[in-house]
Amino acid sequence: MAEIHTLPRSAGVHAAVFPKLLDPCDTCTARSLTICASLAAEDQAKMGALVTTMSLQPRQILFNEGDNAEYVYNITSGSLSIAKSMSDGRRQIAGFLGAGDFLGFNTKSTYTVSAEALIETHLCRFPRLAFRKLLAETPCLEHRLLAVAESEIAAAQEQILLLGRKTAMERIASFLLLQSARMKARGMADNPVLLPMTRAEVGDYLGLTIETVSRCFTKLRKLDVIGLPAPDRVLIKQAERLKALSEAA
Amino acid sequence: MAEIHTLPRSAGVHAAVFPKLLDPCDTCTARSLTICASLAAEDQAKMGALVTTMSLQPRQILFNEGDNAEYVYNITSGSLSIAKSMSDGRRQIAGFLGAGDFLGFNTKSTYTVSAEALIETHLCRFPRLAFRKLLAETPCLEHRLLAVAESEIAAAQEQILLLGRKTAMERIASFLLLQSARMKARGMADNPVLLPMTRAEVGDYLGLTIETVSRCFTKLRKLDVIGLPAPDRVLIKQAERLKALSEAA
DNA sequence: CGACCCCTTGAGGCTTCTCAAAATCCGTGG
DNA sequence: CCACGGATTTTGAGAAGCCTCAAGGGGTCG
Repeated sequence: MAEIHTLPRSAGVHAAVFPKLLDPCDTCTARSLTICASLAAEDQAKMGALVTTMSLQPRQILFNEGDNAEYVYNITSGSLSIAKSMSDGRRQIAGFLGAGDFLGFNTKSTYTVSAEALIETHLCRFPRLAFRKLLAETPCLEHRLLAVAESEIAAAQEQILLLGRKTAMERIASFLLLQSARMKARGMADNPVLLPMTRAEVGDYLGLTIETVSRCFTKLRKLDVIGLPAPDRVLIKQAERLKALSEAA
Repeated sequence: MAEIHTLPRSAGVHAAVFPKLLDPCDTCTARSLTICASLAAEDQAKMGALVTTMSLQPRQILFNEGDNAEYVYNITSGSLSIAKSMSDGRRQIAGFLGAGDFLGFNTKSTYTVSAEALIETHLCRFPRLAFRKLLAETPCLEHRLLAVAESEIAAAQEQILLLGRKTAMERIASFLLLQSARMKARGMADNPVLLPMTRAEVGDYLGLTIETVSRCFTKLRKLDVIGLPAPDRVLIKQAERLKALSEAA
């Protein structure tokens, strides 16, 4: 089971638990920021008791599609996948999440996807209903969450284009460029792209089989567009050609 | 061009323009509802001047991917598609929107998708920046928008599963059931499913060609699972079998 | 009545999947 | 340090599903 323990109440709970959500947000007026800050102060002790941290081992499942949505989570470190499955076992990964990302927020009472750790992952959890209550009282948090939701929608639309219209090679090229950009956005080195997931997970994300994923990697290596120093490391040798391949006819 | 005219200022602007967004929402506390109502009263005259209504003819484009995002829109009647395109012309429709749906809200300054009318469509538009300002001051509106965004994310995840893992027949069956459910949710008859879009648009939505879409319809008709009284009307004869076909191996 | 658009049907080809086996990686233990 | 076993990745051959190209129907509107 996941390790779970309560945070020390004295800590700056908001900042520690939801770092990304409390970044400055451009829709926050001075007034709503004040409301946010004051709520943080007055409810901090109560929140501290509700917030817990936990860790997951690789392949450990955080929750399944259809489970009762009791908690919302914020990832402190590590990486996990968001997926939907069909009754015969076919699986589609809808996205990969990393440090700072948020999951489990639903208007519905059950999760619409399942979440599984790719590598060792640490996260904070918060009872969903209490979080919704906090949300209703904290406009700046809601602004932030709305901005996150909007960017998730844009990312989902990009994946829909990828899955609906791109060839296997275009999907792989797009995926490598996306992973590289995401690492850069997190302040990490963007060139030797690290893939914390297996070929099976890449395939389930891109709507391909592991064999097709592997064949595309091999082909890109033979074209000298990428290098494969290790199965989970991809060196981008010719970014321009990779970009061209990501939308070539 | 689209017909555009300003609403009479005396009208109940909020209710007329954003009917769906101002439905009762369960995250609204009494306090935030009060704020919302009071803002509506004091800013109503100003808003009336900013809100305009417009209509689109079939195939008319509302905005393109990459256009400067000047307005947000709410559909009064009709139907339109949200799509992304590739440089060689391949197109992927990310969703169909109908009466009550909302589009154009972005944190980015440009639209991430293009929007095109399927049939004659009437909508209200509102300057995006003014809407964002209103949003920052109106928690209940934001609650509502967040709920909408969450359900859009769930719908996108469902489409990602469809595009990544389902066969052509499963996609068509899923699509028919989805359209039926959406019509029912809008209080319309759910059985003779109306398809306000062409085969090309169904194909671009499901990641298939028009020929494959047509062949699947024909096959379902020969199996006596559906009837096709007209190209744009689908009678579901055996809902259970259709459901089985939507996730058959 | 004819032109146009959309839908349907057919034949063949290509990309990707399936099934199978070999190669590589990695942790464990001698 | 090296050998072993299991998991993962890579490679190969053949099959299947969907796409491409092409032609034929059906409806609508001028």
